[in-house]
Order: sequence, then C-alpha cells, then structure tokens
Amino acid sequence: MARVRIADVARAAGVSPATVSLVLNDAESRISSETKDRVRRVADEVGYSPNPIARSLRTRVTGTIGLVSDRIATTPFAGRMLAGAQEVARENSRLVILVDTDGHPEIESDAISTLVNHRVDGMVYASMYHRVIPAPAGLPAGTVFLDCRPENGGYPAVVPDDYAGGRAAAQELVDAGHQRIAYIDDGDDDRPIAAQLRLEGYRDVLVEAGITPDPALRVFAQTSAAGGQAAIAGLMSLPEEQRPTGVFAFNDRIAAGVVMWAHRHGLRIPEDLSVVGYDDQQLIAAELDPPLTTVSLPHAAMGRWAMEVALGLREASSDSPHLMDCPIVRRASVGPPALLGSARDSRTTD
Amino acid sequence: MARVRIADVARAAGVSPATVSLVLNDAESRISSETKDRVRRVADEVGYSPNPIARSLRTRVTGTIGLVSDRIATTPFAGRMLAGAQEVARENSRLVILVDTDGHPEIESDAISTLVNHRVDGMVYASMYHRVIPAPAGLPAGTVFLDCRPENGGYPAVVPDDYAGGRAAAQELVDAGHQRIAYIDDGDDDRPIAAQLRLEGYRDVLVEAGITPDPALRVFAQTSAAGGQAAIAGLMSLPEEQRPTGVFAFNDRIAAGVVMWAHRHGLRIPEDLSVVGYDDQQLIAAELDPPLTTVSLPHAAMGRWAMEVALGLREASSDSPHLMDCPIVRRASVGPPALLGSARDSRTTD
DNA sequence: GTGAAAGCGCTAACAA
DNA sequence: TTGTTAGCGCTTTCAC
Repeated sequence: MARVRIADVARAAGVSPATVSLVLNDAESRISSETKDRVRRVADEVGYSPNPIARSLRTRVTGTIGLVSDRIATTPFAGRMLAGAQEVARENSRLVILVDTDGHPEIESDAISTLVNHRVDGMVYASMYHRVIPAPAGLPAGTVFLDCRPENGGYPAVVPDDYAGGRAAAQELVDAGHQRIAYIDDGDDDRPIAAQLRLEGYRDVLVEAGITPDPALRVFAQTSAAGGQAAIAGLMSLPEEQRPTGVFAFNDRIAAGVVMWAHRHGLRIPEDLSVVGYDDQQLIAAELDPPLTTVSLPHAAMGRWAMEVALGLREASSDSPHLMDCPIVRRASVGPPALLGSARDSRTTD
Repeated sequence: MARVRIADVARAAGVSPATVSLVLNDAESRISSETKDRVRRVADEVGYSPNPIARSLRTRVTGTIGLVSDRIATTPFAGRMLAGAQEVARENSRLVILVDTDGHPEIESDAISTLVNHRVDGMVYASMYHRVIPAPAGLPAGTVFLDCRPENGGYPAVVPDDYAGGRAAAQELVDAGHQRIAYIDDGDDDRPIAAQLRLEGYRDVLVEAGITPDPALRVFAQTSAAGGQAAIAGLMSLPEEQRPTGVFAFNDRIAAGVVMWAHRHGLRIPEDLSVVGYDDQQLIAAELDPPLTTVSLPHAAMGRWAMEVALGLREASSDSPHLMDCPIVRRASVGPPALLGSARDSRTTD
C-alpha cells in the first residue's frame, strides 16, 4: 500500500506532477475545473495519498506536535490532559509525539532537542500537577505550558484556577451554615502553589462571611488517606467548642481519610461533619460513602486549551497564565452543621 | 539552531558530504581514522545534527512507532502501559506517536492509515483492559497487541496471566485456612475474558484443595464500590454455615465495596472476613483500611514487552499471546478464618 | 492554464 | 580511501 506516488497520478491523469500537487493542495484556483475533477478522480481511484515525509522535507511543516511531560504514569490525571490535547490534535489532523521524561532533567532536555530536531510544528510542556517551574533550556518560543507556569513568564500557560476553587469549596461550607471550617493543607515537602492558592481562597471566603479564620483549624496532612485520618483525629481532639463542623481537604485522598475516620468513630457524614475534597478523582470521590462533594480539576479542558494554542487556533498571552475554572461537584458530603455538640456525642457511642 | 547541514560540515572539514555521512553513521570502517576524527570534531564544533526528515525520506526509516489505544483517559492503568512502552522507545532512540481513538472505530481506522502513511517503523495496538478483539483492518503485519489479543491470531500479543492471577488469589485464601471462599465476578454486560480466566483459576485451586466450589458463593457485581456492597450483602444473608469467610473480588473497586460494607456492619477485616482484590489500584488498594491484599496487573511490564517486540528487540510468537505474570501483593486484608460463627456474631452488635 | 526544473537534506551506488 | 552523482517524493518558482 501507499506505493503510489504523485508521478503515477500525473501520468494516469495525463498531467504533470506539479498540476497534481496544485490541485490536491487546492493552492491555485487557476487550474481548470475540468482538470481538477479529473485529477481528483484519478487520485482517488489509484488510492493516492501524499508521502508526508517528502512533503515535510520540502515545506518544513511536519504536522506533528511534541508533548513532553513528566511522569504520565503515576498520576491518574495525566490521561485526561493527554486525551484532551490529543483529541484537539486529531481534530486538526495533527499527530502528537509523546515523550515522558519520568521527571529526569537529562531526559527532558534530550527530549526537547530531539523534538526540535524532528521539526515538530509546536510543543506542549505538561506537568502533572500545578506548579511553577523554571523554563527548561531549549524550549522553542511559543511552547505551551500545561498545568504549570514558567517562573519568569514568556510562554503561554494554562493552569487550574485554584484560588477560585478554594473559594468555591469554602463557600459551599459557609452556605450550608458552617462557622468552624477547617482546612487540611498539603503537608508534603514540596508544597505546591495549588495548596497556597486554595488556602487563600478559603481564607478570603471566611473573612467575607465574617468568620475569623482560626489558625488551629488549619492543619497539615501527607497526601494519603492515612494523612487525612491523622489530621482529622487531631482536629477532633480540640476542645469541643473549637472543633470544626466542616472540613475542606486539600485533595480527595486526604478527604477520603477524613471520611474513613468519621465512619470508624461513629460520626455521620454530613450530619455530624461535612467534608469537601479537591480533584474529583473518580475512583475516590464517587466511591466514597457518602459520595464526596469536591472541586474538580479541568484536566481535559486544559489539555484542549494547550493544544489549541499550540496549533495557533487560539490566541494566548505569554505574560500571565490562563486560569481554567474548577467547578464544584456537589455530591452528598455536605449538609448543615449539627446542633452544637449533642447530636455528635450521642453518635459516638453508637 | 539546527540550521547547519551536512554540506556545511563537509566544507568545514574539507571532505565531501558523503564522507561526513559515512563517518557519522559509522557505516564504513574504510574511512581513515584521521578523517573520522576530524569530521567528528568539526561536526561537534558546528553543532551539527542530521535532519531526520531528510534522512527518513532517503532511508524509509523514520525512527517512530505508532501507538494507538482506545481511551487513555478513563483508566488509570493506561498511563502505566504507555509509560512502559514509551520508556523502551526512548531508551532506543525512538519516538512514539500516540493516537487515542476514544473507542471510535472510524477514528481508529483513520489513525491506523495515518500512521501507516507516516511510515512509522512499527505499531502497538493497546486496549485498556484485557480482551479479545477482531484485528482492525489495515494494521501492518507485526503490530503488537497490548493488553488484548486478536481474535484469530496472526499478531504478537501480550496480556496478563489472569488464570494464574485467579489461582494466586484463591490460593492465598486457601493457604490462610479458608474453606468457604466466594468469588464476586464481573457483572457488566460485556464480561471480559479476564473475569472468565480468574474464575477458572479460582475454581481449579479450590478443587485441588479438596473444596467443592459452591455455586451460591459465586455472585456478580457491577464494577463499583456500590456493586461490591450489594454483592457482599447478598453473600452475608446466606444461612450462616454457608456464608463465606473469604472473598475474592474481580477487582479492587468491588473489593473496596466489600470492605466498606464490612466496616458498616461491624465485621472486622481480616478477623471476620478476608478479602482479596485484583488490579492493585494504588488509589484504592493501598488506601483501604486495612490495606488490601490484591493481585497486581503488570501494566508497565506489558508496555515494555510490547515495545520491545515492536522494535524487534525481542522475538515473539504470532500464534499465542505472551502471558505476563500477575504477582500477588500481600497487604493486610487476609487472615485465618474466624472460628465458626461465634467471633463474628459477637462483633455484629459491637 | 499547465509544465519543466530545481531543490528540501540526506544516503547509497558507483567511480576514481 | 574518498568524491561524484543520483535520487527519496514532494512543492514551488518560473517559463511557456
């Protein structure tokens, strides 16, 4: 297959290769429509399709986009960004060349130069969670940063609007009537910018609602259910009047720990404790009992956006990152706060 | 960058382009080592690196491998296969072109012909779960099937050894002393081959251990925690002497439901009920309380294997799929069975 | 309105 | 041991 060349079509149609090329790329309208039709028909009959390699050599356009990412493997998120980006590429007849660097800087810089050398038409640089990074050397101008932002700007970038997401989570709890709302923050060494932004959103909402954020209600947890359990245990050992009635967790894994701890200790959710997560990890949020109210990360949309910019389908500023909305997903883990103390205590012995 | 061509190097080194090519591809040992050194040094100095497009046009070798998959997005597994495959490609200086078909047959056949047209050197066809499928039309000979097998053979393929995995799970329970072991099977419409194989492994182990598989102990569940809860609820409503003391669930999501139900109903795991899952989904298995003993799916290894075959690094039969080991991951959800009845009953009211 | 010719940057026969 | 020449298959001036 694919053995037929432009010369074959030309011969069969009784025209020159140049004419075939002109017709098939409908570059020139000056060709008689009669000839056009014939060429098209013949090309179709013989099953001609241009050799993209030869074309690329001549035009310096390859129809490929390089996508370099750290660690696609370890995060379930990656897939959604990739899928979004890939989908846009496909819709526009582009191919994506994927290189996963597994987080190694040497692999990364190799990957970048290989991709540049292969004359990709554009490039997307994806991180597996929202962070600020120094732009890797050798990145072509116009490279789109996906789920990360270059330290000193200079490139288009798209990241989740974590500040607004933090606000949405806190607002959900405030609207339900909670006053004592805890934030279980990310306690990992390399605390990401997302954590900071969510915290700010949370604080601002409390203040606007006339609630003074209680420093005792901001605690840290490792990202895991165990981390969440430890954190909520600490929170619940506060003097009763200081205990939270609502908890906003940095992510769903931590939130899962909170829910598990609650079950274990006879607290009902949301009757005795409301909880809001972040990430909308299907495997966790939807499976928890009750299903978790959480803030979703718009991975697919970010992937699409990045590819659209990379393909020049969309304008983007290189000065500040594009903020992508993080919609709240309401499930069943938020309700009005229990009446002070009593209800909760009675459950504890149940 | 990358503006320097072979002719520039040739001129700078005072040789012909052909010589430069010969030296840099060290195809011919006949070139004097003196010339070789000079050419290499010059190429290095001017930062020459060959244009892969031009090279491909001439050699008909592109250094790319096409990877078509259904739905990378929706499963957390995909990433691990992709990462494994991509890693091998990188180690061998190959680039992978990824096309996700999102399960659409038209997109799939488009993708295949596009990739063939782009002269990929090899192809991997990946499915997101172990299944048997008719080989798509247009697939080049030697395409490697990843996590699926072609209905009528004819292509190399790699799939998890689900039969052995089913055996391992059942054996784990038998070894712990269980006699009444349930299998919660996949109850989805399109019941995958994996479910059948695991079931067979489970049955064979029981029989070999002198246990007659009780049909009442094989039930079905939708793949979700809710499905698992419903299934275990049914199992536990059996007459006491028939109830299982150990459960092997088709996958971790179902197993999670079992664990959740147990917590809810005051059954301790593993004291009152042992459970084994399948998949080793990090987000679930490791996070459950207690952490789940489960059978792991060797996604990364399968991805690596497939790419090795695609690159010709490894021989593979086209007649029968390569079976990849599914190692059991021992955590804490399996223990010896409770003494008949008593222990369990006392807990129920706890 | 169409064709001839040149050339993208490289490699592989063949000469020298 | 090295250089010359001829393409790989396409697009694109430029001439007719």
